[in-house]
Amino acid sequence: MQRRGGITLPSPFGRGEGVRVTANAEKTQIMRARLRLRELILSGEFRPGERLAELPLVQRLGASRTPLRLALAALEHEGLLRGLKGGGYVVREFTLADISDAIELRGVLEGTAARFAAERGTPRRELRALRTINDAVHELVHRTDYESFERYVELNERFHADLVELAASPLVNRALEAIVSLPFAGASSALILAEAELPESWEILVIAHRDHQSLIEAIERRQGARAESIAREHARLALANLEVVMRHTDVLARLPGASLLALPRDGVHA
Amino acid sequence: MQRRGGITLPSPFGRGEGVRVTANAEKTQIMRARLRLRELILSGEFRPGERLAELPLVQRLGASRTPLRLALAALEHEGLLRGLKGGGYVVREFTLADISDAIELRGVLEGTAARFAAERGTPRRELRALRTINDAVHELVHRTDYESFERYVELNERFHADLVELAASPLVNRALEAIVSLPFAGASSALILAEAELPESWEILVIAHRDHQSLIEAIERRQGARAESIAREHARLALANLEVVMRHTDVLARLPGASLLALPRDGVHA
DNA sequence: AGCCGGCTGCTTGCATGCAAGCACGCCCTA
DNA sequence: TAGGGCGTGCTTGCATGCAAGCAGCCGGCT
Repeated sequence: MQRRGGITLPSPFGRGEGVRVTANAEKTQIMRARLRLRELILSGEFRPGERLAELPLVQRLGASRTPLRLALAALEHEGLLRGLKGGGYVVREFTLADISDAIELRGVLEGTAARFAAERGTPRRELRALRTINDAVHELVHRTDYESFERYVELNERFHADLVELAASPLVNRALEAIVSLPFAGASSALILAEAELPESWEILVIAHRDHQSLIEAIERRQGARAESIAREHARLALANLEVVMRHTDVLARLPGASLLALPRDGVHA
Repeated sequence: MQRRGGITLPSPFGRGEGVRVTANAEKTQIMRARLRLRELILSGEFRPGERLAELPLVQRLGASRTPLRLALAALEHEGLLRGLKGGGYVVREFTLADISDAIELRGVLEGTAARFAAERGTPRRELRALRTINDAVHELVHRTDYESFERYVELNERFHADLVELAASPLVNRALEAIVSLPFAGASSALILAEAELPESWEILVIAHRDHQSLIEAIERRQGARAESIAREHARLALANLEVVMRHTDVLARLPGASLLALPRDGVHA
């Protein structure tokens, strides 16, 4: 069909190369199929449990079966798909327990990153960079317009990315990437944006900001245990966040990946 | 070349299905290539940094390029290979820092599993099973013959596997699988067996046994923090283990994956 | 009438041919 | 003699054809 440059860019495992996957992507058919397919899945194009046959996808994505298979395999590793023992893949379903575990685990891993940063000592320069980001956030916390929210989300992501960078541990990095790529666990982007419409919980942002401050302080003073527990508790804000959003099914329904959520029949798991 | 049954059996992400990958494997060319290739890499057939071209491997493994590519991709996700941005893969190298991080991270994750088990409550039945394993270990701790060591290793693996099972958290499970598949992080098998020849450190086994006992007790009494910290410290035994083994380069050289180790020029990192 | 067995179409696994990039080296030129 | 440009071969990315399994159905046999 098309002919394009070779050049792969396989995937995760950030060694030195920061590899924000979204950056260099779109080069190979594999990447294209992978990103587009993920988009389709998260947008609710397929029901959880639905089998993804190759041929329909070939037609839909314009790539041939070979790169498509690679993309499917990648998405399985990512955790969005589940492979059947007889061959083929189905869309995974996520329960509230899954998400809650993911968030907790994210806290554990970010906590470890923070602890490493504290224990191993972090150059003043890096800490200043973190503080700069956080100061910028401070300006935004009390604003309620949508643009400020977008900017907040961006800064927040930068903060977290830089934080795990401080741990200087490729493995922690990798484990975290595997977690935050799951539907609601990379809560930063999706959940917080949703809040733009739900001022009832904006105070969470104030708390988050404070957490970040304390975190920097703890790392600076090389208080590893403190840094770890702050980061853990900080992650749990995402859970609180999720609970707020879950009470507004209209907002929830618009979040990417919402369709993969296994909704409890009635009564939200307290 | 050959014709064989289709039937995939893609891979990780233990949902409910315990999927000891080694069990059902060997069915598809992909799996065959993947396992064989991993074996080759760990046995030191390729130097770290060496590029793995497809065609030579095709010849060597007997599978054609298509399944081989899938296998390579899987091994990249596993962390044994690193993808080049221009395409192709190279064998990864592991520094002592990598391994030490991996072990620490394993402790963090097993600690989380133990905490979950404690916090969420674990049926008496499961605890009894754990205790049974550990009692069997008790018999072996003081024996020094090789068979006892093998049996010990097996029981130890069962214990750890059952423990993470108790957490009932697919995500924790998956994260752990990603860690223990790395060369020296799944310390149980390789390192401990090496010790069979290094009685100077057999007392580590005594400590490990005690850790397991305490762990069970903590979970039973629902002491989450205690369980977590025991599991963490327990993992650090593997580090001590590694240090012992590292002092005996002859034993070290026979361990799978030893060739992937980036040896410090001189002076072991204290 | 019910059950079992073979057939048919669909789906995935696998092999291979082809094209594009890239790196190396050679040759030509200044 | 040194430098640069072009060609050639190697390597990967991609597409597609073919075979084997599996499920569902229909027909025949009991």
